[in-house]
Amino acid sequence: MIFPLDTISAAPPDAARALLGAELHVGEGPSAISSVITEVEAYGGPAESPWPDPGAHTWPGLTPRNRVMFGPPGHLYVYRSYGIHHCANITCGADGIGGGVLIRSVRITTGLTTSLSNRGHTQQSTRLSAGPGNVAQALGITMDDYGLNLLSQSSRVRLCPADHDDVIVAGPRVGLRAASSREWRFHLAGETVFAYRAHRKADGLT
DNA sequence: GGTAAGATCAGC
DNA sequence: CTGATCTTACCT
Repeated sequence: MIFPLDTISAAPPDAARALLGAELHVGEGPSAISSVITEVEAYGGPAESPWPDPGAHTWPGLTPRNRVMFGPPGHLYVYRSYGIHHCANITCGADGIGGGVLIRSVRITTGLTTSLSNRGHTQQSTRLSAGPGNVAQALGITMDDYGLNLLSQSSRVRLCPADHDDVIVAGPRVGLRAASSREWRFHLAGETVFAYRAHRKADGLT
């Protein structure tokens, strides 16, 4: 089943809420991994966009790194964080408008062995796929996956809708200096997520 | 051409 | 609290 386009064409906070509980699949065959998205953060666009967001990578305008976020919704934006980790986002908003949803935590449903191996772990732990850097490593997502169409059956990484009736909890985004008080982080109640941490120089603005 | 800071994480 | 380690943005 294809993910409904209208939900991720919407404003980032609405797209973020719609993506909670959805399924993310990586790879094919015996090493394939399936997961449920449990924690996300919304990111907007430049000053003149419908959702100005000084905390977003799109804030300076279109650049080689963030270009996929200015394209159509439902594509994969991957970036390197602190030179060490990879972080994965799902682009949202209409084509031509900057925006994305950072995948902060997932629950692995299939392919636990592969994800443990990707993380270099030998047993299940709460840190397996909580936190954006851990998610990308557990799922095996790297810069090679940059720009993939998540709505295409033939992509290595795919997004599928799924029903759930969990309560959604909102709060400020983790670790941002700019727009640090904006409540654009969402997670499913009862799921394992990383504890909130403020940036040391958080500006406190929304 | 130099440099400071970052949508992070694990280990003291 | 700190270090790891790469990319970007912004300065001269």
